[in-house]
This record gives sequence, C-alpha cells and structure tokens, in this order.
Amino acid sequence: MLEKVYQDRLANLEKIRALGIDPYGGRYDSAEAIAEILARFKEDDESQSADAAGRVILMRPMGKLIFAHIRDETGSMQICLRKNALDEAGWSLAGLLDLGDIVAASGPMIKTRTGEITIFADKLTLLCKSLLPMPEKFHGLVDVETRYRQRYLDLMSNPETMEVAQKRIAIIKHIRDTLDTRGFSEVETPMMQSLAGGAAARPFVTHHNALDIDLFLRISPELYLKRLMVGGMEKVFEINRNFRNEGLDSRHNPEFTMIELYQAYADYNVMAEITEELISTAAQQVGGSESLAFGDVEIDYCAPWRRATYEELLAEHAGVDMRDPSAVREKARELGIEEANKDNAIVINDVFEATVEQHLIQPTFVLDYPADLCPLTRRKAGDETLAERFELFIAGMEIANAYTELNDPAVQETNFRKQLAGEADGETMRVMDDDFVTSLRHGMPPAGGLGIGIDRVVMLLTGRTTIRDVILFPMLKPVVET
RNA sequence: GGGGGAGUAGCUCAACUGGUAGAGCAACGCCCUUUUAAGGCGUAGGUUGUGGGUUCGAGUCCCACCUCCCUCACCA
Repeated sequence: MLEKVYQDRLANLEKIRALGIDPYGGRYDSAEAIAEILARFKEDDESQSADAAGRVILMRPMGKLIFAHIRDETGSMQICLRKNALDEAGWSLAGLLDLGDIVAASGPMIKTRTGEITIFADKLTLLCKSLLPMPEKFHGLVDVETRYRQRYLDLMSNPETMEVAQKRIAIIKHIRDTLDTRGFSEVETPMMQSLAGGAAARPFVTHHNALDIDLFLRISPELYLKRLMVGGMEKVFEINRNFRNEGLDSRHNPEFTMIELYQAYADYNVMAEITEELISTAAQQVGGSESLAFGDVEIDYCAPWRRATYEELLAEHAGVDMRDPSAVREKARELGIEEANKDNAIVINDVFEATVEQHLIQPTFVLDYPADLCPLTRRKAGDETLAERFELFIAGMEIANAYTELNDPAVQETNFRKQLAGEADGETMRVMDDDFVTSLRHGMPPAGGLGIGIDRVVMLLTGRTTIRDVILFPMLKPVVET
C-alpha cells in the first residue's frame, strides 16, 4: 500500500516535470511568515495581498476550486486555488498537489464568508514534492515510538511538539542573554577527556587511534572550567552535553545538556540567587506565568524560594539526626537500605534520597551537605563537617547543584585520594587529577560554581513529564533488521 | 537488570468466550467555484511485530525473541 502511494506520487512528480516545473523548487525570498500575515490582516480592506510558503496540511478540492491549509514554522493559514485565477500550468499543478507538498501561494488576501483569512492565489509555486504520506490529518502522529524515531513526522504533524522545541530554544537563549547581561563569557571545554572527573558517574569510553589511548566522554566540564578560573577568567559558563553511561528513563538520557557556570569571588549563596533569577524569569517569559503545571502539581516559581538545610530536611522527613550515625543506620535498616559496609556519609545520603527528595515539590534549595559527600566543595566556615553546597529540587527532581568551590590544593588532593566505602564502582568523584591539583597550587580565586540540568528545566517549564519530549532525538535502541 | 502493559492497513482505532480481519482519514476513479477534519458515488489496500507450538480452526491461548510505554533499581 505504501509502495502504491509512493508510485502514485512519483507519477505526479513526472507529470509536474512534464509541465516544465522543477518539483524540488529553489530559492524563494518573497514569502512572509504566516503569523505575521495573520497579524497584519485588516478587517474590511479588500486591497490586501500576501505571499506565504509552507507545507500543505489539509486540502479540500471542490471541482474548479481548491481550499488548502499550509503551515510554516510560525502557524498555518488557508489558501484558495481557483481555475480562473491561476494560469494553465498553475491550475494543472494545483491538481497534482498532494498532502505534504511544500508550496508558496501569493495573491489577494480576503476573509471568506465563513470568516477565515485566505490567500486567493494568482500564483502557485511548488517548492518541494513530497513522495510519502503525512500522518493522519486530524489525530496527528500518536505512536510514541514513531514520534521519537521519525521526529520530523512528529514536528510536521503535531504543533505542540514544535512548540516545545521552540520553547527549549527560547529558554536557552534566555539563559545566555541573562548571563551575558551579568558579564559572563561562554567557553568550550573538552568533551573527550583522559580522566572523567568533576562528577560521580560511569563514563562512556572511546579510543583515539593515532595516540592509541582510551578517552572518556565527559561526565562534567567542572575541572576544566576551574582551570580557566585559575587562568584569570572570572565569569565563565558552558552550555553543552554531558554523557553518563547509566540507565534511561523518563528523567534520564545518556547525553543531556548542562549549564555550568563559575563566578570568581562569589559563593553558593550568589549561585542560588542566579539560579532563582534564571529559572523564575524563564518561567515568566517562556511559560507565560510564574506558576506552571507539571503533571498533577502546580509549581510556583516566584522568588525567593525555600532554603532549608540538609540536616533540617533529614530531621523533618526521616526523623533522624544526621550527626547521630547509629540513628541514621537504624533508619536505613528500617528502610531496607544496605548499610553494613558503607561509610556514614553514604548511608546518610541513601536515607536522604529515600525519604526527602520525593517531598521537595516546590522549588527548594537544600543547603549544607555532609562534607564527605562533596570532595570539590569548600567546607563551611565554623563547621568542618559540612560543605557549602546546595542542590535545587523541583517536583522531586534534582535540577541544580552548586558549590562554594574548594580552592585549597592540599584539601583537594586529600579528597581525591579518599575513596569512601560503599560508592558504586566507577562512580566515585575521587579520581586523582594531578594536573588539576597543580592548577590549584597556582591559585584559584574563591568562587561560586553552579550546574543546572537544562533538559529538566525545559520539562518543568513546558509541563512535559518525560525527558524524551524535550530532547528532539532521544536515545533509543536502533531498529534491528530481522 | 526486575515487575507490569502494548504492538492489527501509510495514519488513528475496532474485532465478544478461539469461528470469514473492519471503520474513519490518507490513496485511486468520477461529480462539485466558498470549504473548515468539506460532501456524494465507487475502487483498491493486511504474512495482525518476528519465530515456534496447542487446536478442526489463532489477531485472540502457550513459549521464545524484537521494539516501545509505565514502574522499581542506578543516576542528574
């Protein structure tokens, strides 16, 4: 059947060629964005005209008159093709159009008696013949697998998919603009690293043939951005992909987009303010409100957000004092968490993840993590057991992570060497990076650093509860030919 | 990786307790100059994800495999 449609359309393509028309079009400069055409339309003015280009998404042929809807990136509108108004080749072409073809139509623009703004074309230009059928015109494309595997079909037939993609673009642009205003510079650091540092995650491994060395796709840009701080760059950020060789689900994709930023002479409190500003203003601008639905909850992005310490939250939700290891271990056993061969910090964190995170629905900064969990973070002044770190949770998801950066090379070296019992293999943050320690010995200014998961922010601000809806080409298993 | 669910025409979906696989849209032919998912008449379109099995008979029941979704674990 598909083969028959294809053959029919190929036949139409040859008929179009026989009319002397190139079925694959060419440069076309005169089209105006459909949203702009519709916006400038004036009621009761019959002297208007317009020129629009887009994909044919609906067609209603009625003898010597064809109504069609075309859609461009900005919207869709009706065009009308009439035998009387077109030249002979133009009318022949109109008869050979299929759904999915890309055309341009220009001519007078008036409102029909049913109230629809319509271009009554006196010129029809074929810009590209489509040889395969569009998804169903009313229901669009529903099959999730096809939506992900053939995203172009999803984009062309489901306007909300295009809308999410545009909002993602707008959010990232908003972040860049805001940071530019604050005096930050965007930099690029290695995606391929000989040591996978800066985070705790299993890396992807690849091989460089000429050097005959294994390399890791980065799990974090952190240690490179800090080297730039040592070099004298005071406000830097990078928006790029990180790669983590772990499970896939509705909140995790193996490659995901992070922004990391560093500001000299700042601390984690400054990072919290920046985080609030970036996300709350993005909610306003892109989501249209500071209160947005996510699943069945309503998130209020109006700053300032709740700030609570790790210790307070653990007491509130787990009912234990994190400074009392035996109480924490007892709670862990109660929760069914294996604790026997793990260090205290690991057990505390397991209990925290099991009891607290799911309750952090409204934006919440979790402050002051146990220092042992944070090898790259400065200890808190006045309490060496805590680190000046926050994580931001929204809708139970970790959205951001920030430190007052550790710039003491001796402490950094010690932390790199200290492997905590109970950390999963290959998922420690304590990878010895001698060159990084050397850089700290040259002196890194005190600084605040921040990482924000862009995909998850886009999820929140577009109300999408699966990460695959905000990544245009999410990871899927390749189709196996059988 | 564990548990649960799904896969039927190009698309969106039906098919009772195992009994001749259907509809709408799209396609093809004819009619139609103001339609709005246009309408009317007609035509064509299927290895029911793949491979086995049970049965007189399998889309339906059983086994294995593939892919996707949900969920748990890991993780941001």
